[in-house]
Amino acid sequence: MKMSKLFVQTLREFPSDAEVISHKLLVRAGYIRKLTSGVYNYLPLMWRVLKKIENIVREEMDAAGAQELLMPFVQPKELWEESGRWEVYGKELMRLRDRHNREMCLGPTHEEIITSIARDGLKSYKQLPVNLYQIQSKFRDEVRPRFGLLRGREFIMKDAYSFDMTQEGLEKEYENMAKAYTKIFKRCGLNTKMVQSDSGAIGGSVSHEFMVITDTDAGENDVFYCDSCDYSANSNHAVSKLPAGANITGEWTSAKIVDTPETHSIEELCDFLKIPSTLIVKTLVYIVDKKPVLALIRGDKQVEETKLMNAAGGSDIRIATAGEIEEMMGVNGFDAAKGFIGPQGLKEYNGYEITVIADETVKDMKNFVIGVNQKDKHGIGYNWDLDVKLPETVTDIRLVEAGELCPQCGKPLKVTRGIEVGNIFQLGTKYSKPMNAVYLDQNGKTQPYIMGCYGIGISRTAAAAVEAHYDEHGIKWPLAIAPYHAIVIPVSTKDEEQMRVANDIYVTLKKHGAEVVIDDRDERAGVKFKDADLIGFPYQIIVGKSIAEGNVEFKIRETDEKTAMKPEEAAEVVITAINNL
RNA sequence: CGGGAUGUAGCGCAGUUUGGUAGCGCACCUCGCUUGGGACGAGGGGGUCGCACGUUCGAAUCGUGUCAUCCCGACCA
Repeated sequence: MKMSKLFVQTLREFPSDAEVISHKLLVRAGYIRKLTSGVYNYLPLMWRVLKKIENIVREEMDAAGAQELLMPFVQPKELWEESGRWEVYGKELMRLRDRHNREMCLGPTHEEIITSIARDGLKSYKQLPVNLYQIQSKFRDEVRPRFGLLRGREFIMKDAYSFDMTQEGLEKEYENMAKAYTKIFKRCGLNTKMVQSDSGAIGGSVSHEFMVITDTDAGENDVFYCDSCDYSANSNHAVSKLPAGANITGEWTSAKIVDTPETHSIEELCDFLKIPSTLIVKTLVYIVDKKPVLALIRGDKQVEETKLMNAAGGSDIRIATAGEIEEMMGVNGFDAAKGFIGPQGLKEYNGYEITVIADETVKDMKNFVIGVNQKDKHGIGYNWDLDVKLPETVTDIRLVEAGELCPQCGKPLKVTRGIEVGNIFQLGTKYSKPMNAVYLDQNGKTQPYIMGCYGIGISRTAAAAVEAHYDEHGIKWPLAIAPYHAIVIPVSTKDEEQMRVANDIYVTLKKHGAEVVIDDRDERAGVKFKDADLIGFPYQIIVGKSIAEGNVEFKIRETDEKTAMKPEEAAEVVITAINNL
């Protein structure tokens, strides 16, 4: 490809609306252009990168025994009603109507469709197990798209679905996919960590995410991990043991209600009572699917909202507003506000019974401090079941913090940020049962499939690769997913000798299957170098004045290391590298 | 959806306070000159100033409404 004909426009400045480096660089280097919020044009360079990632995914999925197919982007409401997700999925599901006023949606994921395909085509145990996948654009109407390709509304995803007869079969396929994923990301030049995670709206029980560790803002997930063993988990799923020695028994000898004026926060309450926060049972008010939920947790700990939501059996959670809390107090006959809430005596709100869920941290506390739903007062010296009832549900709803102890080996946990580029779920019969997707077993009995699903964000993987490989000059693509392997740069297009040598290298490389660009533009050398670095060609072969000694310069973008060598040698290095991919 | 901000040429921005018919840098076209890290000179093309209504002799500028975009919080590949 001639640079003069390559459809790319590099910019001198970063776009003003970009926040993270992958977004900034992909726009500035001419890979993508925003069409509308969260929706991007993939320009020719970007499309080459995406196709490379897709092909790696394809090769590894096929090698793992999966079969590719393609499902529709537009889906009918009826299937989503069968699975029950038309109601549950929420506003991320982009709903629309056709000319006959039939309700449809844009596919955010394809469990419903694949399940309908399976139940039509997989009637016998003899056909199982099977794993089907596709690579396709998805649409999720995110509340707040951001970070360019990392959180778009339209994005490219590989989604695979497995059908098994038994849980053991599913677990085997799950392992199979985990191995394939590890290979895929490695081939893409990415170091990923496989972490335990919550299974979220897609449902099911066991799930893991593949995280690119970044330690920048682009990593939207906190990952807790242990250096001493293999434990690692997303913060929404991480568990830990607490170091011993926290003071959880107060010195009061009897329970009473005392004045605690203006203590709206745990900190103020600690200061006023001159006690550590570990003696306080904190009560937080949440709304889970419209229902009021009180969360009780030790004063020094934070609630992990996903855990709480799961404990409450909901699919949506938010903290209650100050207004809602006051209203809730009012209808239950109290006059109190945030800071003074406690679990006793609260019956119902908004037509729902109030659920109380306690974190395990409060269970062993004694002579503690707790809100009693009276303004400027708290209960002190309280004990469970003597002064206040221990809630029926006591479970783990706590957000893990770095330094707490690994649940497996007891060593301190560390935290880092990660970009989720893939995930794997054990779905079980979550879709096959409600959608009546069954096969006949050896005994002629109908059985629902045991399903798994496995996703990879293709466009997100590309962006994550940029997050992991860049410098102040631009992108440093891993060779396997770079849009082109190399660029040949004749420093002066007017110099016949330089042009002749450059062309020879270009032709040789192409002949050996290399994807290569020749910068034939009548530009100054600086412009060509800047563009080559920004776009991120892994190899640059610079044909300049050293041609007098018969040499060219060979530059490796990853290290910016430059070596003088014969033109044939330079070509050879590139050819060897791509043959080793 | 709550809080904050911004919409002026493909990109980055000034002009709005004090109303007078739109400008700078980059990019693009032509010519000259230059050719090892985003040169220089001359000339040129491109904008219903987000949109609508209003105030006014006159609106990018003032008012009202509306749409879009971005940032901070709750969801996810």
